[in-house]
Amino acid sequence: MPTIKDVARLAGVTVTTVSRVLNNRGYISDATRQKVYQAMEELNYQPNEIARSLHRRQSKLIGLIIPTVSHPFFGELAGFIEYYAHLIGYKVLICNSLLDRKKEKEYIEMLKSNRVDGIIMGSHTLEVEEYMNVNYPIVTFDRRISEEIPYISSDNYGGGKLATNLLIQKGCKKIAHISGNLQLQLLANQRSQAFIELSKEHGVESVIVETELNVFDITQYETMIRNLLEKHPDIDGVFASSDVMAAYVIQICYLLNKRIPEHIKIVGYDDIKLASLFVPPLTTIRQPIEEMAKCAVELIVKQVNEEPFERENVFPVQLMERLTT
Amino acid sequence: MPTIKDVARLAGVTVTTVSRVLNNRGYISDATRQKVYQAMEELNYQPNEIARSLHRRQSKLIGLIIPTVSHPFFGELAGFIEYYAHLIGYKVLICNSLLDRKKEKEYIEMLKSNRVDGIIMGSHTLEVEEYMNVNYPIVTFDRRISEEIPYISSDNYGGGKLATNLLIQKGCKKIAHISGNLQLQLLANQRSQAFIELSKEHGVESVIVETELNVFDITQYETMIRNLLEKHPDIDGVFASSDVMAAYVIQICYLLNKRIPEHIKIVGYDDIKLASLFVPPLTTIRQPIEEMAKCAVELIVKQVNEEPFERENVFPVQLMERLTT
DNA sequence: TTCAATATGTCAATCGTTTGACATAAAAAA
DNA sequence: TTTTTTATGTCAAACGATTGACATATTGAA
Repeated sequence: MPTIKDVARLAGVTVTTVSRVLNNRGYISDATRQKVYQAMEELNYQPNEIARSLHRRQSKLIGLIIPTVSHPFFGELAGFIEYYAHLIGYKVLICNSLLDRKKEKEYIEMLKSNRVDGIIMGSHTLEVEEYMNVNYPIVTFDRRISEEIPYISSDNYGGGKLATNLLIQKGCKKIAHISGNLQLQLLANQRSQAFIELSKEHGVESVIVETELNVFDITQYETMIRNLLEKHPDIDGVFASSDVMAAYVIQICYLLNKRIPEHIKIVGYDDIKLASLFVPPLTTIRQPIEEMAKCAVELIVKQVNEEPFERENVFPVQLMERLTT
Repeated sequence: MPTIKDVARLAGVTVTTVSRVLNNRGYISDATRQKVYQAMEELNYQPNEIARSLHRRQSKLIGLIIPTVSHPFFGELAGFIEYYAHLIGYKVLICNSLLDRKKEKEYIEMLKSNRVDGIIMGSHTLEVEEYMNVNYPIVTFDRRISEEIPYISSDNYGGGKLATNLLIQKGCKKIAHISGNLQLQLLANQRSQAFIELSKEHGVESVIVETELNVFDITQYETMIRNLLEKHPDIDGVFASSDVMAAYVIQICYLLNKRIPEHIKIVGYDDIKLASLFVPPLTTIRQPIEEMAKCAVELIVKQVNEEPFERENVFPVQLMERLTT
């Protein structure tokens, strides 16, 4: 690979001059500028970003740790994060923790070793203290870690409220909630909170099932939901904590010959792209994924530039009523 | 951030010694090793991977260019690629081209500038020559570029054949195929080829509609499929070139009150995780995504290490018969 | 005692780029 | 003509690590 020296030699100038045209600093005549460009062209020269990063002590990299990019919600989130990062010259290193503590820790170390400019954490299996030691520009999704670390979330409580209220208002008598893992102290737990409070408040019978830590074991989802619906055949409303879980519910209702929304109503959470393509199209609570992603990138950049930033970034949700309710 | 010098100073040794324990080279007594580890611990030292990369002229980075990670197929692919890359100490830079020629070109340049060790291309909007100039370890998904560049694909022709045959064998009289964009010279076009040949061979009436380049405009998909089914109400079988497209078909059939599989049968392609959760569960052609991802990573590594590798990596597909046929 | 193995140090170059300090020369402006 | 501006060059340090060549000292074994 050609270096700046090769370019200088070919253009008949010094590396200082080449660097000057490369970085638009100091005086440069059009003639030399052209010579230099031509030499770069001829050699197919690409400045070595690694060397640049080393020197300016900035990698223009953002680390993204999520459970897995193959989960539709995180896939969409990652897509938008990369989009907005790219707009301002940042690159994204992607890390799938699979909600494995060891992996998550490893990834944090790895990202620090690689001197990423900031870390966006969408996976949280570790204790608060472990994150506090990270001592790095961080943005968190759905988890409050400390007074300094900014976080992003949707209005989880509001979302839970919208979903639960809808089921009750539509006349459900016994409603179920399928929550994420409640041990991970996520703000998403507020969805469950809202569910519990509202169902109690309205005197509606309710059950909650909690998913295991390993969210990606398909068969487990299935048996869990199946058990739930078979044990409580009178459930006529389900609030699932994600659209993917809602898909499982729809599927199992279909297999159990429960008609949606006549026999049972279903509300999801996230509003992933495919939600509107389910049959029937899924009623769900929309998180503004794109705006949240944009915000995450901005929060990293602001920290890098030492600009002031908001610590709490809670985004409004929206009820997308479709045909499962 | 502490450097190797700080560690050396604190441990009371030279940087050479620290480097020796860091890289396990030469003679080191247990005592010094411990001192050094302790100093690293105390300073919370992380070797600067950027400096290391610069020196060894290897970034341990793989660039991944795909249309978008938010598409379920590519999300799953990306997830596995990152998984296998991580296993052998590689990191993944994701790039969503959105099938935009300019972006794709930019990303290739960017990845080269960042001296990634190899590029996995799952997005192909450029001409063959443009890739030939890349002159870099590359692996390609679903596209044959030159004699040197290895590619990975599923047995597209076989898959198209399985899908079409199934529809015909199930008694469909008029079948439709929704293809990807045929201008991009992808191997996926062989799915359409198979469809055309088999329907002709069996004397079954057939229509093909082709999606536009911008695969991510939702409304466009919808109107296209709607038009197809309204213009040809006698279509009783559809082979969609991806599961996501199949989801649209199912959805529209649902809206048009066409019963699946009684009135119309549907076959998808990919077997994304959600496919089995569709209602009805989608019959589809399974690509072995995980194996393909693993292969992609291996092909990069082999090129980096200058080991011999296969140029053609065509993976068998499998008919997953579920309830839409 | 002598030799080899073990353990550490010294020094400096290297990876590719940026940048500051300073020198010099030509062109343009006063 | 003199001064200022513009254009380029020279040189060397710095970013943070690795590594090779070589020196020196301490062990332990032969």
